[in-house]
Amino acid sequence: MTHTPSIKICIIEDDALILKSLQQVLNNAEGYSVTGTFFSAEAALENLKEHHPDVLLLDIDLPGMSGIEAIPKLHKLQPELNIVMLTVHEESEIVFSALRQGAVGYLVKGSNSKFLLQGISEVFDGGAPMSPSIARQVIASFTMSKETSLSDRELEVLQKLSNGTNNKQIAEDLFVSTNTVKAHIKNIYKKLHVHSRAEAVSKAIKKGWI
Amino acid sequence: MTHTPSIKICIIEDDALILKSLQQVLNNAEGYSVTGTFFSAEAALENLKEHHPDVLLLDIDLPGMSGIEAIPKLHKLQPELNIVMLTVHEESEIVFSALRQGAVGYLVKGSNSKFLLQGISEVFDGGAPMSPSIARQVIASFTMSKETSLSDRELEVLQKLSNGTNNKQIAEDLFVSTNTVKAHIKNIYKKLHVHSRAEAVSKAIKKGWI
DNA sequence: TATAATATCACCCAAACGGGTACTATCACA
DNA sequence: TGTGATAGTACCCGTTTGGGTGATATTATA
Repeated sequence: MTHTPSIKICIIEDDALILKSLQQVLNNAEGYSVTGTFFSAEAALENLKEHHPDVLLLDIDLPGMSGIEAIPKLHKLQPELNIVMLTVHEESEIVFSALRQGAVGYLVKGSNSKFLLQGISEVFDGGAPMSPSIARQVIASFTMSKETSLSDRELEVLQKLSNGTNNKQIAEDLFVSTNTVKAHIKNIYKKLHVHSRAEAVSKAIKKGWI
Repeated sequence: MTHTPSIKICIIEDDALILKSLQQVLNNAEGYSVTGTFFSAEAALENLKEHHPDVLLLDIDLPGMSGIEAIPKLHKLQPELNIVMLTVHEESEIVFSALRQGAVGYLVKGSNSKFLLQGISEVFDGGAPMSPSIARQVIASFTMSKETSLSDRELEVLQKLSNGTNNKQIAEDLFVSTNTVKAHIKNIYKKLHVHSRAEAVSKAIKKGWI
């Protein structure tokens, strides 16, 4: 019997050899226990809740529903579940979209077992295991681009637009006339090639300007 | 003389003792060389280009312009510069906004020199050094939350709103009357507690719904 | 079975918006 | 010196929007 409660792990992996190997490593290590294994996302979605895992290792390349597609469905089933992707090679675009779907990290299959255990512990402790290059891409995507053709005043107005502020209120906030506000908005529309507040706000947020 | 070119490092740090210590560690290590040091962001902005650093270590708490404010200005000066923040304690909100401004990682002052050198190398090699808890927060912020109280139809309408589509066009796209579209929009407003298209779009995008 | 949520449609009205034109004034840059 | 970008102001006009109230049908869930 273990002294500290083990991290309960489920694994979705269609390759029986890899699954076996993962299972062996995890069950032989102190503090980790595999409570369930599945060969497909479909199977996991049906029975996962019975195994109440802390961490789920999820293969990306699965027959039927892909690992990435499965993420939102698994989260719906068990919202607080920490999903860690398993990949063969570290292809950034795929890993990236997995993270976007809600995975908290990923592990490369075949890396040594120390890495595996460390990664799982990191996830359990609230971390997010990933390689340096993926980490950088994540940071970059979340950074604001700042390359805008808008003037400071226009950005200020745009910010107000995103709060749903109307022209009259913006005018009061900026101590100018509503006509001035309208003029700024018209210029914003010209620069962004849009024709409404909603579209301007959408574009600006997606570009990270506001 | 060194055999491989050293990583050129500049440091902005107002505390002379810490600066000295950093400088010593880096200059004594193989493959790292400090090419410039500054006591303030203002000083760095004037002279940084002469030292063409690969990596810049930037203190967050600086007299005058803060390290975070300095990031965009430094990037304007040298767009490809890798900026790494130096912090005393790891306060997530501050680190977080530094990353948002364009820093690629951070190092905790006083952690052992192995960590420092490793972090700098990681940055130089395209990585992003940060602690597990910050990594998780970054991942989380960039993940779509998907927890929405909106119906599928309402999300569909919201998507159209973000494109700047007007009610008439939305009605045509969805094969319903403009009255129906208006009804959906009213319901969206009620659920999101907003009063305009722009505000609804802003909220939805920031929550990752569209 | 009843109640809530969703989706559909209708009418009204005041307020807000988008687009057009036109006029200053400042500041930087060529 | 003048040309462009930014900021501020003004007026007009037709269209769109937001908010109100009310109604029907379907589906899901308690």
